Amino acid sequence: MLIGELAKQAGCETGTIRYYEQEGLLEKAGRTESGYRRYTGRHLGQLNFVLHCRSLGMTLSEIKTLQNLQNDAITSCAEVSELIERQIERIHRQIEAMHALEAQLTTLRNCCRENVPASECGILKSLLVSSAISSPHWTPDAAEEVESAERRKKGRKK
Amino acid sequence: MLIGELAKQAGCETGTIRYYEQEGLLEKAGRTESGYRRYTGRHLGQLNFVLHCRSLGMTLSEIKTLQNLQNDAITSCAEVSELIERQIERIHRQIEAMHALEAQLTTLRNCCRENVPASECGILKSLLVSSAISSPHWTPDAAEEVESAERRKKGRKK
DNA sequence: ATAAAACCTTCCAGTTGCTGCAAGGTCAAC
DNA sequence: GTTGACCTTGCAGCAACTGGAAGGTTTTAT
Repeated sequence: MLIGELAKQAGCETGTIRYYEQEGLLEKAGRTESGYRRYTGRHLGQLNFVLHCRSLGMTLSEIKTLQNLQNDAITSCAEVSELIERQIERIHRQIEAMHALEAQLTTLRNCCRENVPASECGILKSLLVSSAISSPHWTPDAAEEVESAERRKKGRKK
Repeated sequence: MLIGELAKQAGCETGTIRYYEQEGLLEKAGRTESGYRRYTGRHLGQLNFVLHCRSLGMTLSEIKTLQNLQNDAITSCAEVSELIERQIERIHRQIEAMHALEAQLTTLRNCCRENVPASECGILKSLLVSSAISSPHWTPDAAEEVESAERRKKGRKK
């Protein structure tokens, strides 16, 4: 089959397939007389493996590692397990971070419901306040002071 | 203050600040005689706003939109709300996807505990099987057929 | 027979949000 | 006077593609 057919069967773009081949995640395809790539079921299997691993959030280099482990009968299973374990931990951390995010955003949303001008918007105000809080060193007044001090010290105005 | 001081106060890298300035998320800084950027408290406020929004998962272009809404007293608050609402929905979808992922990975992990060769690894086997399942059109036998057919006739589809 | 369409090829640029480097200028201290 | 810590610009690179240009090949419609 040609690249378009393979892409259709696997459910991805032809560009992705060429990219994977280039990155060494798929065996080089044979060519027709006119130079078109010709694929076999073996390639479809490889491609689906890569796409499936991608959908599990693995990076291409992790997938390459897995492929190498597959081809290496000597390696013990432990390395594979470890890779998966790292994925799980990573996902776990991401989920937690996202929950925190969701909570913050929900709070933010509740700051503003009415149809007031943006200048009065509780959300924007809240965002500004949070910004200020997250930098405890700064107040408008202190800023003025720093500015003046700088001007005084340099002894020039710009 | 100079860029290093601003970076320290805001808790980011100097490169990030220059990048934000370049992208129009921070007002252009003044310059000293020797060409160093000079910042004011106003810049720190802007920078913290951007960093805070980034930490909420907003893209730079969304943040730019927010800034424009801030400066535009005529705009109604509804647009701001809408933006936040989109964030929440996005996060929600991401969390759900991640939960599904976590479940899949956990299942995968449980396929293999023993110290067997990778060639016998339940995880790898499982990944291969899932790949095959996710492409219902393909079986090794069918692949052989396609191959032969191609050799016989060099046939084209569609 | 010819033209359009639907494939395919390679190469290169762009995406996002930075980070790091090279090569150089500036400034305060020892 | 020379370290060393700053700062400057500009460019390359990351991940994992996606899209486009410019062109070649094959099939199909007129």
